[in-house]
Amino acid sequence: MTSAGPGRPRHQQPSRPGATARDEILDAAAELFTNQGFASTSTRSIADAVGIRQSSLYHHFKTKDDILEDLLEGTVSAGLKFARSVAALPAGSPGTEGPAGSRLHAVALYDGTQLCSARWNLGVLYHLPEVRSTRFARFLSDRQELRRLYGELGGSLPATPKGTDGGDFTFRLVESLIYLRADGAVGPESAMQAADAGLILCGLGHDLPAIRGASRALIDGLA
Amino acid sequence: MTSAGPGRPRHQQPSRPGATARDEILDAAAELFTNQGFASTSTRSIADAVGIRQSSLYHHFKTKDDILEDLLEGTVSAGLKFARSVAALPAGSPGTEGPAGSRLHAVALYDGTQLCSARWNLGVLYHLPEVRSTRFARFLSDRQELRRLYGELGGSLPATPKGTDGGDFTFRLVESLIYLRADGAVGPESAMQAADAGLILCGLGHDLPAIRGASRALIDGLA
DNA sequence: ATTATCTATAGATCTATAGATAATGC
DNA sequence: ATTATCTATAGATCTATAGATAATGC
Repeated sequence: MTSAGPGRPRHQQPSRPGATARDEILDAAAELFTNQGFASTSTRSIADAVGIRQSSLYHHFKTKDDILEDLLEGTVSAGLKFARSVAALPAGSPGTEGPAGSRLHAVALYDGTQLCSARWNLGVLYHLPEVRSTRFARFLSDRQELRRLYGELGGSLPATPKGTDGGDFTFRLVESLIYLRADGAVGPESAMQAADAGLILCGLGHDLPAIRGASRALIDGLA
Repeated sequence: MTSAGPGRPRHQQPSRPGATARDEILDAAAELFTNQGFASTSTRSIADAVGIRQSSLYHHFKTKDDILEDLLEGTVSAGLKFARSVAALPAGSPGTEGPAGSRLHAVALYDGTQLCSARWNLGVLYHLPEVRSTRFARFLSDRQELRRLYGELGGSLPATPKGTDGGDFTFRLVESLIYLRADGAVGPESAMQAADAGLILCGLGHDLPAIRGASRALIDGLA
């Protein structure tokens, strides 16, 4: 029984992961939204997937939009937190700083790994026209801040060829993992390749072996 | 009056580009699909935007899906045709062949320019879950063939660092222009920058000035 | 008393079809 | 006769709310 508190017991045993009914709803919605789209997924089909009645969803979420908001927020919060920590490290903090570009690489690798290995490929929802509304302002501004941090970390590198914004290209390459995954083409090395490619575009391809090591150390140290 | 043939005349003068009523419908649908999403756009709102009744759409299209199919096909056909022509050029055809990488650069620049400058940013529809169905098999296989041609053109380059598929990275960078545009961040140089970045990832950054010139020549010669 | 479910339903859609009507071309 | 529009509507949804019911904790 997943219901922690009081209330009428569920008719069926849940086949969904999640400690609470709310988590089961989020998991079912994530599966359906990523596979069928947000607007094409009815609240009834979410409820069916969980094993409850359609109207019971509204005990846990005020509207269908609220479910999407929760899911989106969950995909960006950890990556943003990590990027903030990395960007806030003092310039020469001993033991954590490596060669130039290690920070950007670490952010890209962390973010990319999350996009590739999260239970559902929720990134496909990032660019839904429905999401570009004030309704999802918090998610949008979080994702924008993450993007800005990529740009900041890339912009501080002296090697970047002028005219190209290596930080933003890195962000775009990491984000492209979403669609690589949607095509079934991500492997265990995909996130690392995207991060490496970003650093090459920053003019640091010659130093990749050292950067990779320092990037790993940063991730192990902070995450 | 845009109606070329017989039939009851339209009640309003059209404010949409397009030689025929069908074209006006496609234009209105493109605007609404890109701004509000496919499933969230009703056939009624398309009809309203054109100035006809909802049911009149069905004289021109059998289903709502058919409208989307037409739009998607229109975004990929020219780019695919160009890429096929480029890939089919004989190895040393005089006057058209330039330095290694020119072909991949030309395909990326042509494709990216189209994505940036098309009247509506229909690329945002490429990754809709709704589109991953046999219903849109033709569009999907066309887009896949285009991607394969990027890979083929990139794979024939000797300079690419091993482990990275420069052709596919180029495809992904070009496709990321869709989301750059959705964020209002494309400029006249964006397509060129994406193509350049792809070539850098193929290990040809040192030769970019010459590649750009040959790429332009290829586009002017074939398109 | 609180929590979580249920049944039932209001009210608003949405897609697609049937069949009438008006204009043109033959 | 053909084409393009219209009116009207069937039938199937879909989201969210109202209020009943059952289980638990105090």
